[in-house]
Amino acid sequence: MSRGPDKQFDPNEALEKAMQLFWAKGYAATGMAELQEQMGIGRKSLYDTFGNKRQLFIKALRLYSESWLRQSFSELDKEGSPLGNVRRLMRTLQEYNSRPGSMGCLLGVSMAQFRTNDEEMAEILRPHIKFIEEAFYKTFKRAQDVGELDGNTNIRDLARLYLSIAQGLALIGRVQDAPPVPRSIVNAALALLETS
Amino acid sequence: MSRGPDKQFDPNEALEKAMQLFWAKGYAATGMAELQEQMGIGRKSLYDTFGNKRQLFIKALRLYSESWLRQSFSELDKEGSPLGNVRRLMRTLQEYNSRPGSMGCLLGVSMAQFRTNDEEMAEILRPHIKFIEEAFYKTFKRAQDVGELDGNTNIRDLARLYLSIAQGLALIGRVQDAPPVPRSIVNAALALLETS
DNA sequence: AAAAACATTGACCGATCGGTCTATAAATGT
DNA sequence: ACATTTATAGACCGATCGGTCAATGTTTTT
Repeated sequence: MSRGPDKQFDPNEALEKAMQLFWAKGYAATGMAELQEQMGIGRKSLYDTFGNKRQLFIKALRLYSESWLRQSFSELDKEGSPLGNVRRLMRTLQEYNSRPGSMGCLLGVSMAQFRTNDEEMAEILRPHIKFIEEAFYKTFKRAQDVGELDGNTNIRDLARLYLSIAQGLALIGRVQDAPPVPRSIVNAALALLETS
Repeated sequence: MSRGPDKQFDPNEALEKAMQLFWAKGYAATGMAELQEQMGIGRKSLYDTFGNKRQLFIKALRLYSESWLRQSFSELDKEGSPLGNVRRLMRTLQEYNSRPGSMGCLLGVSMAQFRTNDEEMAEILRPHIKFIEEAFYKTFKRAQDVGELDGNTNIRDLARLYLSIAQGLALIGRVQDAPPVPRSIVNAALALLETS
């Protein structure tokens, strides 16, 4: 079983480039020629390695989820005050989404491009959304267990609210590179944890 | 100064159709051929009446803002309890974004397609975002004046939080046609008005 | 009736779209 | 050495993209 020559490019690096493009411009507005160029590989290598455009996008989305999302939200799993972790995460999101040229969240960008009429894609997106909800939920649960959050608080609702806030924040950050709005959003979001 | 024949189509109706398409599929994924077909007019009439694709989109966005947005948020201006108005609006948004096939908010969909690197478009989007913020702000202000909201509440932050929640909710509704998540989001959003 | 102004239709344009294929090079197995 | 397998580069494909244009029709003004 001969194996032939190795790839001359790092598939992960190439996929990362593709992810960045989809993230910045969205699925439909990103062309294969541009992808190929930015990924720095030949046309055939692209299709052989990643499949067609849709499959490439799905792989890029998975990479986003497994790198950016998981990394960002791992902040919530740290030792110490659960609510403290939430505050730190939200401030990080605030900072990122205030930066000029910020691209928001690839997941949110994708929700705007696809709908339930494309069931396959919707089905792919949902687990990633759920991941964010669960990350908040588990942290709020721990906060309740530790007594940082009132036991009467509906933490399922609260987790979903935070999911929504995070997505809204990311969206707004794409067209507004001034800090005040993101700061307000996070301020108000965190304020509602204070006296619960 | 002769005037020639009248248009055989209603420009407003045609623009409404264009708006629906952009709303459902986003800017880049919507083609001129499809637009022309759905609008039910000839190619030349389209360009003569609405300009190129980008100009058509901008007009569709303005129509969206002046019809849907203004209409939805006029709920906040009604007589009676300001916070009651907010609750009614949010429940309406919840209901809409739970419906199977819901398309979210054209404004949010557009934020996902354009960024600050397209300054002209970003500049066009921002006032519409601001409109939502101001609608909430004015209502919260009235709520404070009436004593429904604590005078210490930072209502600027709160308005921006609600803007963010509304956008997040609309985004999530596009890929999730089950009611629980939108219900949770609005439940939690309204809960934070209770004991302020 | 003639002419000017406008609308409509659909053919048409170059460019780009996503995707394929051929030819060549490079590495491996026997 | 030779065959096999795989990667690379880039020409190439039909289809569709956004956009234009010429031909014709229709209404109004003079």
